[in-house]
Amino acid sequence: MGRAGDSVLGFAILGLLAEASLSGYDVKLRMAEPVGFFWRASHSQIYPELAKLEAGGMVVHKAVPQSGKPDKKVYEITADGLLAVREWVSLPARLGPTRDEATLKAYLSWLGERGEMAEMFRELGRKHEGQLEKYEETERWMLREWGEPEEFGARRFANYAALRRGIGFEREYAEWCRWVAEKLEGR
Amino acid sequence: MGRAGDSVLGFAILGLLAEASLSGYDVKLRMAEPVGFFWRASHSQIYPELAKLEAGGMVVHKAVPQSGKPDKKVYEITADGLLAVREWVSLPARLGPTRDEATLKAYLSWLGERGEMAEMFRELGRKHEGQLEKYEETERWMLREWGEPEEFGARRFANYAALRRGIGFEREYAEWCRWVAEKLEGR
DNA sequence: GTAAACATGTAACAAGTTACATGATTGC
DNA sequence: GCAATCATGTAACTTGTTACATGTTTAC
Repeated sequence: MGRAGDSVLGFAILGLLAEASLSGYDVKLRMAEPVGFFWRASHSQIYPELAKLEAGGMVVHKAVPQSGKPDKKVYEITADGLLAVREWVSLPARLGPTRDEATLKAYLSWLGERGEMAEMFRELGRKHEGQLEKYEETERWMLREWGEPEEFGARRFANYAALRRGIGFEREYAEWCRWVAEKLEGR
Repeated sequence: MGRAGDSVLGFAILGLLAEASLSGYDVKLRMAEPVGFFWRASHSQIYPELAKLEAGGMVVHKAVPQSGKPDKKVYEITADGLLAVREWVSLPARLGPTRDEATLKAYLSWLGERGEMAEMFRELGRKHEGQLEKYEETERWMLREWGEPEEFGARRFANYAALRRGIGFEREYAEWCRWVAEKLEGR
């Protein structure tokens, strides 16, 4: 208990560093865009976590001077760190501690004004649909560039698998929102 | 900012108290079973939250002596509290801060041993399928007891809407798990 | 006798968010 | 001149988890 790289965030970072050495800022960027879709973290969590990982011997860093810009700290995963992620990744995933504000609002929808509630769910549905469209665009790109999913290597498949989850999630969510809105509107 | 009943948990509790006055223990029970499916909270969060809500004038309590058992504190929602939930419920729901360990593991699946990863996703899929079956059983009960969803009153519909979300979520999740496992097994 | 349910709390800790803090460079 | 990007941190606060703490009654 309390070991470095014990937290999910720690493993997420180790996973990124298993592919390439990165500065804290680079980690931040990756945590924003692809990883952030399923595990969000801001730089104020990332920098301390990198320090913790280093204290635990999971990563090491070297300062890289840059012309003009401040020095970069480039983090590299250690053998221990690589072993730790490799073990962690196939361990049973804990089921997310289900917390969904919109479902709670649906459950309490009888307290609100029907029309207002319907509009809220319509709008929420539009947001999820928008995200779905972005994911689907990415999927089309992958299939175009990488070919058949069956032929993907392990790395590309891993990418694609996460995307498929995003697509399924957003599609289901958007549909549910539309259904709730429709019912609330009394059709 | 920092007003009582500001947190989602506070509103969840107010929502429960809008239907009936309850003791902290009763709130705990409801937070475990129906509400816990989409907003989990343990008693160590609930008791202090009730105190905060009371300090903010959202609820009041009276001690109810019981034969043998220790006194109950029965909480009742105030006019202010009711107004606050009613307003909150149709306000835009924040999108959950997407954190899903299993999707992260899928994204990092290239780091693990194929067979082990596949088994992990199989097992996870079984868990979600199990939950799905429970929800579907509940749905059958509702339809049997309450008739057509179109005829539900606002309260019953609210219940049903949350359940529909659970069903959609678990079904999609289970399907995705099976798909990931299958692909990892190399079929 | 013993475990589960009833009943209510606090303490210590971990995780996550928002704001504070600084400073250079690049593109408009 | 001004915003965005690069680059790294800390502080204050909120949320959530796990463990500690206590005591009765009821059903097996």
